[in-house]
Amino acid sequence: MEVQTNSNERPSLNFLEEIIENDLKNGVHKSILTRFPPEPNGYLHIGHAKSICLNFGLAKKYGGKTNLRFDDTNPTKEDVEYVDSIKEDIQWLGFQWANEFYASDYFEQLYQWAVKLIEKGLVYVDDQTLDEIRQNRGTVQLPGKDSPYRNRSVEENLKLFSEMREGKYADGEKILRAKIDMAHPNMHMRDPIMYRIINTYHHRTGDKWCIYPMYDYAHGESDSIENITHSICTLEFDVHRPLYDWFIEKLEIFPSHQYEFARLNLSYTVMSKRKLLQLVKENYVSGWDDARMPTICGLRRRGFTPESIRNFCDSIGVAKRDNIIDYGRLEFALREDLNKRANRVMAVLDPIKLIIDNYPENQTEELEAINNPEDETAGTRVLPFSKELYIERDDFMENPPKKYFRLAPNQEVRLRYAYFVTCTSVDKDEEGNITAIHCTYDPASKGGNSPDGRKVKGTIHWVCAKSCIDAEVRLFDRLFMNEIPEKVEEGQTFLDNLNPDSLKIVSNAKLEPSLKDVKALDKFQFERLGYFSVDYDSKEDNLVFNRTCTLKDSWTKQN
RNA sequence: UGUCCCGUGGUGUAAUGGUAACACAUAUGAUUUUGGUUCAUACAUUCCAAGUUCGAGCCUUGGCGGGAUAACCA
Repeated sequence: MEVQTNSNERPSLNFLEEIIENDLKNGVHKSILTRFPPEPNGYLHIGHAKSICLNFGLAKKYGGKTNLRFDDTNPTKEDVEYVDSIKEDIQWLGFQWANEFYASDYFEQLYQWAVKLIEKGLVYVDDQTLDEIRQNRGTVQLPGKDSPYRNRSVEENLKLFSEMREGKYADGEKILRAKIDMAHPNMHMRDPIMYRIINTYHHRTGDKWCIYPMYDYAHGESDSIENITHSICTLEFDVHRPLYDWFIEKLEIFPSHQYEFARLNLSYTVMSKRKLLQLVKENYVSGWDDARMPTICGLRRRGFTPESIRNFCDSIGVAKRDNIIDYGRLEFALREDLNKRANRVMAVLDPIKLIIDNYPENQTEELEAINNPEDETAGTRVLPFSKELYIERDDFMENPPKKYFRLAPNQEVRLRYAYFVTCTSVDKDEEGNITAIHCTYDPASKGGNSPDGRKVKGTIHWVCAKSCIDAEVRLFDRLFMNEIPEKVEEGQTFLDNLNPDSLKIVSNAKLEPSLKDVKALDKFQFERLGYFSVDYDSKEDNLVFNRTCTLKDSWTKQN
């Protein structure tokens, strides 16, 4: 039977790709320019990664470029600390911007344009207090009231605005507003504020300015200055679009266009910068790069690769409907990547001694192990083996259930890459706790196969007691217990949903000796346990591994 | 309650008027020196109603449901 293939089939495009392809086809633009516009007031998180992959990805796909532009219009909240981390994270993700810009680069131009709008009679200086402005804005159902200062003369507005810039007024004393419509059904069109007075040092412009443009006036105009063709942002800016267009139209400048997509929500995690900041400030986590944080630096420390994050972002799609992506989706992307790339090693997290009674007392053997069965070029390594080993405590059961394939009295298993062993007895202390397991081995099964062709159901990992090395291993679980952490009972906050067991520290893990010289961020698969990455805290004499995620486990799941 | 956006398997995304596809998850089975990987199979008539049409997930109207929006934040 022939497989039906239709080479003329239209590739499935997301709505942004469709818009771009149409613009290109119809000659609206010859090439495209996007931008990633973070405010330097926090660290980037996985939600930003979606936006980064989108903006840089779209530009790359259609042969365009992407600018990095810091939206630094509010000096009271922003800091260079954040600028540096943002740049580092974008590059780590694998993207390079065409230009590094700042909204503050455009303050003079923005000011001149504001003057132009005043001259056109479209903008005025308002003396109302913050409260009055709020009052007079009306509500979603009730129209607002015009400011008593709304009809000042152009000359007076010009003079006042100039004085605002010169620093004649205190914070809040005067603001500049666009004169649109105080009864507009869209609240953002009710004479929106363009400039406010903030007498604060700015991390880039210093004390040069004491008036700062608001987002609505700065963002679209910055897009226009840079000739951004497609200004892509999240859904909540949809209601700002009429204003975005209004300024550009009145200013008669390059017509950038704004398009909105649904932000990423990940189950069991919070994404708002405010909440993440709170977790850091109130010490619920150790910092922005705590391995349980959904920040880029947190995911990096946890052991995620840039490739896995990019693949994740590409796989979740882009649309306009609200969504909650299953956290497992991120883990899938990680496993898919690391399965092909991470070398396998053996590590025992909860060690119990296994003594091979019929193995020669002082003998040591070297056994060959495959580094990565998914990648032949990864080669092999040598594992030391001797009479006393450590195995995982839960790889032994005295009274096993029916389908338990691991070690149990009189049950034979394979020690990976080593021998078949059969459990003969256990040692116990006075309380009845098992202190060691005894077994015998079959010398003919060296390497893990018996010449008589006999099969064993289970294969377990181990390390040699004499030559293994110690390590600390940090086991992470989801930070929150609920799929939607902010969904809480009356009187509770998302903090009430914090998972008290999100971090478990194993201090006496035993690793095979090949792991002696690892560096921070090195990644491995600990066979049968999961993917692990070396933490920044790791030192030569005190290794620290982070569990990035477990392997899929169809055994514990059904038990 | 005004305005705007959005409703397709458990979760995401596709189907661009021609009879619901892909991925994740889940379940079962096969293979396996990782209870991993890989492979196979199963799992929705598209929020509701009416209309247009030979034909509607897609177009129209009306409901219903979810979200955004009333910072001198972005």
